[in-house]
Amino acid sequence: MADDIKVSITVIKRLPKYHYCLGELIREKVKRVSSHELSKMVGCTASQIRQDLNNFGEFGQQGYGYKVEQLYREIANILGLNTTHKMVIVGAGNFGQALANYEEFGKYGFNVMALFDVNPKLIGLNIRGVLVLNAEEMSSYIDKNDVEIAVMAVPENKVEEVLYILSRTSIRGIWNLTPRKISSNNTGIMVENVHFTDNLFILSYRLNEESLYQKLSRTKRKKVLIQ
Amino acid sequence: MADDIKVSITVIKRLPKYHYCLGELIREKVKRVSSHELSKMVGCTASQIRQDLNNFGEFGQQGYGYKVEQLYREIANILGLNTTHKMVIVGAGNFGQALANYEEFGKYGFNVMALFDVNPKLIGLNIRGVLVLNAEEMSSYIDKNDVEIAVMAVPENKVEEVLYILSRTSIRGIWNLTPRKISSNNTGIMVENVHFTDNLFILSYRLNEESLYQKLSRTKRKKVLIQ
DNA sequence: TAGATTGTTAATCGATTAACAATC
DNA sequence: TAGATTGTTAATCGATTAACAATC
Repeated sequence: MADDIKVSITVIKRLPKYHYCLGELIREKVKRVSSHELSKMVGCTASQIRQDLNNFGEFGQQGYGYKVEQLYREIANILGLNTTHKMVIVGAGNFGQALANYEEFGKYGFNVMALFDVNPKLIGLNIRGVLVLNAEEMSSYIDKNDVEIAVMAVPENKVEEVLYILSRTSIRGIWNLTPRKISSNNTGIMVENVHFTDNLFILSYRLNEESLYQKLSRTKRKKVLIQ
Repeated sequence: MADDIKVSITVIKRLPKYHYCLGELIREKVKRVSSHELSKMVGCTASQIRQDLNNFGEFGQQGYGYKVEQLYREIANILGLNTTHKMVIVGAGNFGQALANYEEFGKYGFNVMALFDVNPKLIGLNIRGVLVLNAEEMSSYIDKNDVEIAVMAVPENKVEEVLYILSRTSIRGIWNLTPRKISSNNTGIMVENVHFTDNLFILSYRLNEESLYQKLSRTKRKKVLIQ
């Protein structure tokens, strides 16, 4: 049965955008919103929003629209933001520490329990009440505390090693912020690879676009005219 | 003419993945690759790779495949990674500092020139040879040095203010790492909004998926059976 | 009730895959 | 040459948009 209604990843990826915009509306104390209004905020069509939402249920009212707070909660619920997720950060370098300081996590139920590192200088450090623990304790800590998500923030060359350790714990998902891609093949762990620079490359592409097309048109014009 | 060959964003977003995999192949000293082999690495079809690449040119050889290094350079060129991009980081807090330490930027031609902050305790700090300067000097520094890209790493409530300042400088693109979305509407500046947590939400969705579908099927089963 | 807006079906559009002639 | 693999066209598939009856 579950398969019958499996929703496409294209749709899922839009949910955080809806969630964000609804959050903005709440901040602005707006109580109701139509698919049309929301679509202008998000930058898509009203049709698309209605189609997307109807994958999961009927959240609106004809002639009225959607109640902002209710829809916000519904989407949060779909994204699993209604429960707390226990999370650890592996690697307490610059990135790891910056993440431990990141306020948004708590807001959405991601509870940073601890950081782990091998560097003795970092072990014992207290970042906003979150401790840096010895990497050797990681396995046992995770299992003892039923930690669900691990944030990968170690140097590239440690990724394999850490992955191996994590694969034998209760960890269910890895949020990989290192440049090295992790495939979720064998481990059964869900992986989200962020690949930080991808986005910057797209920006670079856009900045470069015009001059690129001028160069391309020289070689490609031929074809364009022929067809 | 440029419009005739404008390539869809769906294609563009795949280019960094190709670029990454080709980078891996170079590391492994592989000299040639077929669309089929590359497709297995990337996780798509060979057809798609050939279609994507042919938007930009004919980079392969029939019966042979693609020269890894050449294709890597071609894609880098499309993404604008062949030139150096002058970049500043706005905000020298945890995030800004972590970014200044991030080695990948230099590798792909993104040259971090300086950080900017209002906090006197941070001004003057030297991070890997990159200085934290007074935010008041930002405008003039950017214009004087022809800085192209600004990384937005300030607290949420400073985004508007910084955006206003940047919009009157030579900055052409903003890489926005704050949770607050920036629309590129009026300024003429290209913006890439990263929205850090989106990815984490997708991971959370996946972890939550099964139990969600079980709940959904109760309400949705009706419809599925009816149709 | 009349006006508005949903949920949902049908039509369109674009993106992906399959297939194959061209050619190295 | 024979085998392999591209570049490219044609077929398929899925996602988006349009339209409208249902209904608040």
